[in-house]
Amino acid sequence: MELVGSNISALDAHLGYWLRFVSNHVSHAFAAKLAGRGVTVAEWVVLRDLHGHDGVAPSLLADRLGMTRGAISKLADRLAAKGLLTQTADPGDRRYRTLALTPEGRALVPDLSALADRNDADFFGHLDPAERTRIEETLKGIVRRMGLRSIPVD
Amino acid sequence: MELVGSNISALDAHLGYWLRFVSNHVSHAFAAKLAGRGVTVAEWVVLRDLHGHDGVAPSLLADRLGMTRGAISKLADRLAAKGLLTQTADPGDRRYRTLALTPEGRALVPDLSALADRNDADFFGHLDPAERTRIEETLKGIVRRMGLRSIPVD
DNA sequence: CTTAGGTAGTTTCCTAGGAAACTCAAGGGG
DNA sequence: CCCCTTGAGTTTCCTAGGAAACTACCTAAG
Repeated sequence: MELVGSNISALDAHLGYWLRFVSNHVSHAFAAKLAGRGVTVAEWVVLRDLHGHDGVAPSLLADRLGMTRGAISKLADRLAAKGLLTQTADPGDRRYRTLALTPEGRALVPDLSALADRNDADFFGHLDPAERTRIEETLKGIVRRMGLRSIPVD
Repeated sequence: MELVGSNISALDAHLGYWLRFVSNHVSHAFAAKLAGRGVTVAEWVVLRDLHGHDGVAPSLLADRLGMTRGAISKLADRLAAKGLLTQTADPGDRRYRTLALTPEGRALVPDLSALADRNDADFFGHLDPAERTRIEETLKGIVRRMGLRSIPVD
């Protein structure tokens, strides 16, 4: 750049700008698809997580998703109100709760997963597989390098 | 995948997942840097936009940033309260407002821009320039292909 | 046995933004 | 000249999540 009198780089000179640009649109498009099923992105992430490891403590979920325990508490209440998960108290130690999918919640996951597949194909389906893999590896490299942990929600 | 009895693809099989993963961390890290200057990411985007085209109508800003006019209205109020911009009514047509940076607001931009540069370097500085360019071009291609418009804020 | 400390989860308060109703103000049709 | 429509901006109400105070309850020290 080196413009005399200006040391302000263009917004779009940052790779983070383009990453955020595309990522926001991918995420919003996915949110719109999920809205048709009455579910938010955060709710989807919880359902998907519980589908993998059923019977999870709220605080563990909070860790994995990079959310506060308070947020998980409210999120779990919403999902319970929709009949998609149950919150049961541990009979041994009553401080502990266990979140698990209801049959309805479990049944919903494949449907939502198909939406996720379709959303990804909408944005990235046209990419040359080699290019796609290269980008994925680069991103995973950044995750590893920076020690990033939390599953994206917001 | 083709697992018998399961048609649920892994979360991390989606490129959108990795994009969001990295993008969220980039954005949060930047938000943390900006917080040290008492500014949010949305505020930074407005300041940066006004630095380029000073004297902008709120509704135009709303269009460019993909936000509602209501959100811009409140955002402009916050920035005005911090003394970083002014909202002046058009004397000809009193429905119109014009947003412009104050000297303080203008002076702040280079400082914040340096934070943006540093943040990008933190995450992407180690990349081979060719790889960096390739990813940027691929992302720009998606923006073009899908007709995406709004500058990322959230 | 009692009490202090630590831990899981909840609740309250706050902020940011979207949706939609509302307020002005300009301009056009009768 | 007087509505009446249209458009810019604001305001109200609502939702989601973070911060931090709070509750409940287990455990270990004395």
